[in-house]
Amino acid sequence: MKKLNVVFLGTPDFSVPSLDILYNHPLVNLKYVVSMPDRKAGRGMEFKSPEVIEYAKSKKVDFFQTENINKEQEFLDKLKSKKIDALVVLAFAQFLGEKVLNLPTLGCFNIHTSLLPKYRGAAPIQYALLNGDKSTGVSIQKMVKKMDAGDIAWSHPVEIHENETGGQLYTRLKYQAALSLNDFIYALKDENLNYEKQNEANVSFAPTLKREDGYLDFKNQTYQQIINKVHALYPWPGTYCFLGKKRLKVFDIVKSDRKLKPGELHSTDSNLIIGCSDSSLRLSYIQLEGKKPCSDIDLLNGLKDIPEINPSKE
RNA sequence: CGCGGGAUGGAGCAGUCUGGUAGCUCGUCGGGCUCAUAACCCGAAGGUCGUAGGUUCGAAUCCUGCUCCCGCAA
Repeated sequence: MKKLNVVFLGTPDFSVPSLDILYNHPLVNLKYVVSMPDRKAGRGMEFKSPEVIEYAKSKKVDFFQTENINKEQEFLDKLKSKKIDALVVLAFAQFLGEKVLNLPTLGCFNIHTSLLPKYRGAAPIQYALLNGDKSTGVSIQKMVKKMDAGDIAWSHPVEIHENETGGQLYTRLKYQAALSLNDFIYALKDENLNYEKQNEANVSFAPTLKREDGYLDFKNQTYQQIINKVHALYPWPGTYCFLGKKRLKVFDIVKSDRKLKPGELHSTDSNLIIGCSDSSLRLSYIQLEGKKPCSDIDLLNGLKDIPEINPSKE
């Protein structure tokens, strides 16, 4: 039986289970793993390889690292000579130009963690939670030049749990993506795929999140908006405000029935409570810059004579 | 050598500059008050002050090496 020659493009830990599926798949000949270059990262700025590269090294799979695959003519020629059937792309963080898209015989397939056409872009998981969605899913689309706009070859819905955090959903989708890829490969090999065009009327976007997106604007947001954000952005990029001049990370909040003006902070009776636009909430699990995460009770125990407490910058 | 904060009873911190009885808030345990309570009152237990060495009559505190934790940044 002839196997499919596949090249995998991905970068972080999110990509690894899917890569593992390909590596072990009976119908797949994993030819190459492509990823970003090693980067200085973390405290101390030490060089680190992308997780998929670590995996490729441990399994002795050929790999290639580049900042922009579209410019790597020599490498692309090499792939061409190997008669690649499909490229599988998951969390690769690079656009693929026509040269690359046309390279494999069957096409390039991107695994996307939302039910397209909803949430095209880099942060579909967080956006589903930010908007309080009850469900999301995994889509595999045949890539075209326009980002995440290709025909849908495979999809699998996933329920979102009550109070689920971004990290939890991320982990579940990481494995669901791999399971879907596994099934998809069989269908691809049998040429048993029903492509479905995306309905352009229902398109929405989930652009890359920046660190500042984690800022909590208590004055202008409702309790529901804030808790969605706290859950969605945990653990990355995280939500925060300012206590005095120090950054205060916010990991968990609880609704409070104390009556406070929006943005007003109340810090007696051992809880840290702040008003938001429609009610008030307790900052129940937090972390002050340079310190360990702790409850508001612990934080206030240490801060006797609480000086300036200020939920906003300055 | 990217920038910065930190390590002190179970928890969060003060004390370090200006060496000389180890302190605060909370928790725990015992007792009391109360119809009752996460409230209040009284009392108790619990610490090799991250680690190794140096200076000193004497080091949590000064000097040096090391380990670990964390915020920014990427």
